[in-house]
Amino acid sequence: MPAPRFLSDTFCPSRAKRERRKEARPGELLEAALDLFVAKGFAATRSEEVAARAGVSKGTLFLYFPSKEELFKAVIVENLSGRFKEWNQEFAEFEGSTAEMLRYCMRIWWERVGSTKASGLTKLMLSEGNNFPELADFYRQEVVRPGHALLRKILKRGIDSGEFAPIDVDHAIYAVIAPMIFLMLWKHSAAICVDAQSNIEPERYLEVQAELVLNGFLAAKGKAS
Amino acid sequence: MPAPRFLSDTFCPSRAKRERRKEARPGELLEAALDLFVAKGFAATRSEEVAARAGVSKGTLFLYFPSKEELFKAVIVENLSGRFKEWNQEFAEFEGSTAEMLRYCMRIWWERVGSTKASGLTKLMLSEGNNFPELADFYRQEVVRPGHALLRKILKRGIDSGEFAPIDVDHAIYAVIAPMIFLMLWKHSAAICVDAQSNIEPERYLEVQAELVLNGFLAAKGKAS
Amino acid sequence: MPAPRFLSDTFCPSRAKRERRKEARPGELLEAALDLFVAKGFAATRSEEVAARAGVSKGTLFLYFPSKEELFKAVIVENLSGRFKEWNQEFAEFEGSTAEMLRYCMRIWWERVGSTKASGLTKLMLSEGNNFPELADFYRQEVVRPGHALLRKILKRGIDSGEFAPIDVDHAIYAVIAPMIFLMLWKHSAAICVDAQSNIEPERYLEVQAELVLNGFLAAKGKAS
Amino acid sequence: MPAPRFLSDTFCPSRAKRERRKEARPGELLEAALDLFVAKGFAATRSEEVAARAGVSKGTLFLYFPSKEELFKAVIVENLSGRFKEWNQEFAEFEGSTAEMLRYCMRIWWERVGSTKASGLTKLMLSEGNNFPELADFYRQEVVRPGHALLRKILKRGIDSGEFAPIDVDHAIYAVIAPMIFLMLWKHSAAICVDAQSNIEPERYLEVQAELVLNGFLAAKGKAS
DNA sequence: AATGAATGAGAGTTCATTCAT
DNA sequence: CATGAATGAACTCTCATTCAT
Repeated sequence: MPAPRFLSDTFCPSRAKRERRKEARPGELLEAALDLFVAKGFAATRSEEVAARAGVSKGTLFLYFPSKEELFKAVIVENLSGRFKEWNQEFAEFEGSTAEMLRYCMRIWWERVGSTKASGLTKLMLSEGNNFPELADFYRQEVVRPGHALLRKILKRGIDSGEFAPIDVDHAIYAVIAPMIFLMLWKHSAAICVDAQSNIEPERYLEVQAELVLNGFLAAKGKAS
Repeated sequence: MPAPRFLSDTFCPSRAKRERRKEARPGELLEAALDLFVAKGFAATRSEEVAARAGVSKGTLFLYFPSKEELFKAVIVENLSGRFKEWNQEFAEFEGSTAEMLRYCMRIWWERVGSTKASGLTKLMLSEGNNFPELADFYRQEVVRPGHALLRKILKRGIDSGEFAPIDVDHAIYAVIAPMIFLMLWKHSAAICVDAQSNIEPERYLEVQAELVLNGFLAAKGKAS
Repeated sequence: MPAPRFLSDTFCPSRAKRERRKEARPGELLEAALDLFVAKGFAATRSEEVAARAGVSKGTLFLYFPSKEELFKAVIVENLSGRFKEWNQEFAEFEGSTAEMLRYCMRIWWERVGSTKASGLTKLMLSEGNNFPELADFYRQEVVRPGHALLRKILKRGIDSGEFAPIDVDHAIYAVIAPMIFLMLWKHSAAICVDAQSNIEPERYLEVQAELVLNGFLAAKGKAS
Repeated sequence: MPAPRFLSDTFCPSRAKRERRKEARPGELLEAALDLFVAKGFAATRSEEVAARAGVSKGTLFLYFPSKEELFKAVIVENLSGRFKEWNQEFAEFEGSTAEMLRYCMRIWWERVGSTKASGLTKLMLSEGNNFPELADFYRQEVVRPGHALLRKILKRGIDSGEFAPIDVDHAIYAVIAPMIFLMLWKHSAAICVDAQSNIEPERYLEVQAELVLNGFLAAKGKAS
């Protein structure tokens, strides 16, 4: 155990706790930003609050992210768009029927996104997207587009394999997405519930919806959802 | 009684700069407010803009509505809560099966609310309700509560008449509401659509969803959505 | 008693209660203005409130008084400066010693001004005079100057008659005025009293002060107040 | 330890545009605020003016004081209430007769408060206290109450030692305060003086008043002021 | 003579962003 | 690198005064 090591840790008084892990800063800021953006919305979240929650000063925030909007984009990448690569691969390797794939997709979505703070970002974009067109563009490009692409691939797989009827994919996508969106709102917008949010079980709700849409997809005759 | 007298009483459209139109003002302001609130959200809509769009000065707005929040409440009443009396009556007088009633309800909702600017108010509350608790309370009280009550009555009618299985009404309500909410977001949040909003036909979407939920309600065994 | 008189009183429906005594309007406005100015100060009193309290519309107020400042001046004249003529005469006719005259002066001041709403106007000028120089000028001209002149005459009478020592009149005036001013503040400014205003009897206080200053004026040796 | 080092530590008056002077700011703002509040009153003083006079921008003011009211309270503390501790101690240590103590009290009050801008704050509260109840409460709590307490202690000392007659202390306090209040108004309210303020010597006036009230206090029989 | 709808300058306060240190 | 003091445009709301009717 080398003695000098202790000296370098104690001798310089300017090295306070916060300096311990410089490279961790952006991550701490992103986490603080996620929490606050989800809790209060984009416009209502003050830069200073984000910095404070991350344990740094206002100035430091702008050192890592040139503006509040760029900070938000980074939060999107960190929590949503950056994970599509992994998800795409997972589905490329999926073995089993497409119906199972779709059920898995919705279940896994709830586990990894819907039930987490990340779902607040989608709710946020739904809410404030119109006021921040650049953010909306970014979100569409980085999240909606790959998300739709993934779903489209799944549906196409079902159609190609003969499991699904030759439904209109672009249209059918929304049948899958709609319950997800509803759940995110139900989770993040107290305004739509009269009582406390006690009367929905998300997992069960998603299962039922999955069966409903699958029913539509599978039944080649009768309905085209 | 000379006939010409009636002529002189008829509406004279001449408008001076400082016109006296107390009767017309609130309506004009409410319409301008509806447009802007729906387009930009509550926080991002400036009082002065509302006034300008109604063709009056900043001060005039506050002559009719004591604050921006009260203006918003008035918009809610005008476009949503004030119309429940009529709707309730309409459903009280409805003749036909409850399944038809529910289909009618969803169709008529789209016609009178969903497809109009009024639906933007719900989207707005979903978006900004958390930042304006008083408005959220008002909305819950004046819109969500009577809306749920109406749906609950419909579902109860179906159960009581034996048409529907004895489903959990409080839960089932959300199966009906979810697609409506989705449609409102789809209409008012460009952020969730990659392309221009050309790939959904709301009426068709609602019909399909209506059949899906009815399928769940009618089947006395197997599923309780 | 001419019959037509009744007709003219009843025939025209536009002659409502408020039109009954046109010439009384300014008086009602002045009274309302006095009440409100005294209660809330000049700046904090809204023109509309004055009009409302007088039972007329905002516009009517400006019909009789071209501005809020002119209204205030009229209130001053009505309640203070316009009454000096009578007071001057009263003192010109006073018979008795100057000491008695001074005692009477202070007592009568309390009765007619100090204890009435009119004293609020002086407190108001003390308070807001600096913010409204034109009003302050007017008040000095119309109230302070004649008031001082009256007091000066009284003191001069005492000196000329040999009752009072040859005191510096301009200086001595303030010995008389100071307790009056204090009483007005005590009456109108809760801010200077810790407890409820229960511990001063104005009449007694004035009597004592009168004796104190007279003691100074009469005693030719020892003190020159 | 090299001597030059101290030189480099000494005050450097160089001032850039965006200077960092956190320590100095509150004091500068308080002084600017005192000047303006005294000159124009609370309501009529604009926040931006205070900031400008202190050489900073509007926003900076609110960096140090969360609102105009809090700024005013801070001015009160800085100039009046914060100094009672010292004054109380001074009087606790006073040696000499209570009559001398009272004379000293009035003289020293004029020196340290009455003749300074601080006296304008009392005049301001008299003026605007009614319009700003929270400020009036604060002033009563922080200034009037300790002020009265101090005077009460002095009078009680005189009574206990047998110097003063057993006067009603709560009442007698006002005999001492009245001339002080008058002087503050005379100094800050041009409205009550016809001519320029040249005809009163405050020190002399206070001395005379001190003798007058002492005359009342000392004479065990005859008068109870 | 009387109304009251309309005006618009101006108030206090917030907050993303900058930059001297 | 990091700080946090400083900025100033932007927001909601008020009210004396005007003037068409």
